[in-house]
Amino acid sequence: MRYSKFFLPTLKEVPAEAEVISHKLLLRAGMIRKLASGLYSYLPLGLRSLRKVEKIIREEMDRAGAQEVLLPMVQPSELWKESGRWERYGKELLRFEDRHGRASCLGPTHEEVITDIVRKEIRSYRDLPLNLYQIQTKFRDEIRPRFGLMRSREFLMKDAYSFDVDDDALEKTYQVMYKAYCRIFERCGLDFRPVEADTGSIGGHASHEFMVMADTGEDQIACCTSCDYAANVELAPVIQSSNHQITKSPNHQITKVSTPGKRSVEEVTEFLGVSADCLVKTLIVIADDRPVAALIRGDHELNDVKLMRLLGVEGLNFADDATVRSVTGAPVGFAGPVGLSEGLKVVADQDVSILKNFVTGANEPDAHFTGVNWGRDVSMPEFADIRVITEGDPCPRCKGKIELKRGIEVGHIFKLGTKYSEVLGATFLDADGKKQLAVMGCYGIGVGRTVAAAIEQNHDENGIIFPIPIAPFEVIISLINVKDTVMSKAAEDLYNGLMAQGVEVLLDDRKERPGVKFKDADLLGIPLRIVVGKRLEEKNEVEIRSRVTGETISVIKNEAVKKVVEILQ
RNA sequence: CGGGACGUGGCUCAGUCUGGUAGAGCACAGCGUUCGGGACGCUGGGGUCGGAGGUUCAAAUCCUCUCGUCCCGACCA
Repeated sequence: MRYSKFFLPTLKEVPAEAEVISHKLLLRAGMIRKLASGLYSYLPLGLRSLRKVEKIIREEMDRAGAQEVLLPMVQPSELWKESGRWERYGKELLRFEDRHGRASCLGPTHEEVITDIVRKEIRSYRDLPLNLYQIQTKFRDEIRPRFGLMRSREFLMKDAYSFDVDDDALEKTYQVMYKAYCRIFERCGLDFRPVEADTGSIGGHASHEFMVMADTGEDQIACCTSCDYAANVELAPVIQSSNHQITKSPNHQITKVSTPGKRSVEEVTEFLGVSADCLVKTLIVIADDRPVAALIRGDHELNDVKLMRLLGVEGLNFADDATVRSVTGAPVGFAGPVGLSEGLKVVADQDVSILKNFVTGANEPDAHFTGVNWGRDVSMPEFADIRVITEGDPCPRCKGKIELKRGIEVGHIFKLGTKYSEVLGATFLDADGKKQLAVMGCYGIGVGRTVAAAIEQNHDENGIIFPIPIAPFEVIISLINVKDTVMSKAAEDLYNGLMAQGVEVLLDDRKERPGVKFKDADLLGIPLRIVVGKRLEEKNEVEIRSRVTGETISVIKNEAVKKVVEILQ
């Protein structure tokens, strides 16, 4: 491709709308443009990267035995009513009526449609296993689209759905897909980690997320420093701690102390001269519609996913000031377990069960209790693991140490089981002629997000540093002086020579000054840059520079093609 | 949806507090000089100041409403 003919509008300055680095660079490098909130157009350069990721995904899906299909984006409400998700999915499901008044939606995911196909076409265990995938646009009417391609409303997703005869067969399929996912992200040149994950609204038993490691990632991952355990912090179980400095001391008297205006854990502990792990904070949350008190050690954090699971509810929010006041009798910051009304559900984290002589709010303004003890001062609540795992906690698998890292979720695989085959009636006859439910799995990859994550992980102050497999071009030739016929000829020869070798190359033949060409080349993140400049007339040499290392080598013009092909291997 | 910020040539922003004839840099067009890390000079084109009401002799500026964008929380590839 010739740069002078290529539609590639780069930006010198960062558009005001972009906050995160991938978003800024995608815009600056002329890869995407925004149409409206959460809606982006891919420009030619962006599309090239997107297509490369797609190609890798297709190859690995096909290798894993999945077959490509293409399902409709517009879907009838009837199917969604059958699965129960028309009511349950919430406002992310964009619903509308067609001209005949038929309720429809834009597909945010395709379990319903695929299961409908399978239930109509699959009769026998001989037809299974079956694994179908598509790469298609999804629409989710996100409450808050953000970060450019990271969370857009319309986005390109690879989604696969597997159907097996039983759990064992699903397990095998799941493993095959797990490996395929690893290969995909390896081939994309990304530093990633599969982590155990929550199943969320899709449902099912087991799942893994594939996280591209990046400090700017939205997800926190608990990783073991000794074994290969890694899990989303939402899910990572906490091993109950068995010892605590306070457990050996004798019981103190419960004492009400005045703590005027001291609400936060820091304020109270500093005021009373105790450490945060000797304080029990009482969080009033609204679970679905019911207030619940959650007791957590002062230095720990509530894990709302764990609490939601424990309570069996779908929604969890912190109570507002008025609710806290009516439930505890005190403003926010002074709640405690002592003397809470009988009717209020109380759940305590397991790690507060061994505490003695702890500090809590006194359920009245500007007052706390010290020396609180279980049994004597407060009846034992329900104890459970409801906190977020933290750095230094023991690994749930090997008792090694946990460290926290950040990642971007680019893929997610689930064992769905019979959740959808049951409600939609996807059955087959087994070898004994008995009707059985198909056992399903589903597997998603955010294609655009993968490109964004790659940038988030690979960039510097000058721009993108694309991994070679997903770079929009492998090589850019910076022709320093287009008016110099010798240089131009050399650049053309290189350009044609590289293309003949199947190398994807962008020839910067614009009438621009060298500085402009260098800046743009860096911004676009093309892995190799060949400079055809003054070394050509001096020594008949061109320079090959690596975008990653900045390392530059000079080679004789006629050997450049060979050298480039060699480096790209 | 709750909380916060912002809408001024294509882009980045100043001007708004304290009302008085819309500015800069970049980009764009022309000419000249330059030419290995986003050049310089001269000339030129381009803006209903997001929109609608209102206050005023006078509104980018003050008031009301509205639309849009971004950031922080719940969702998720």
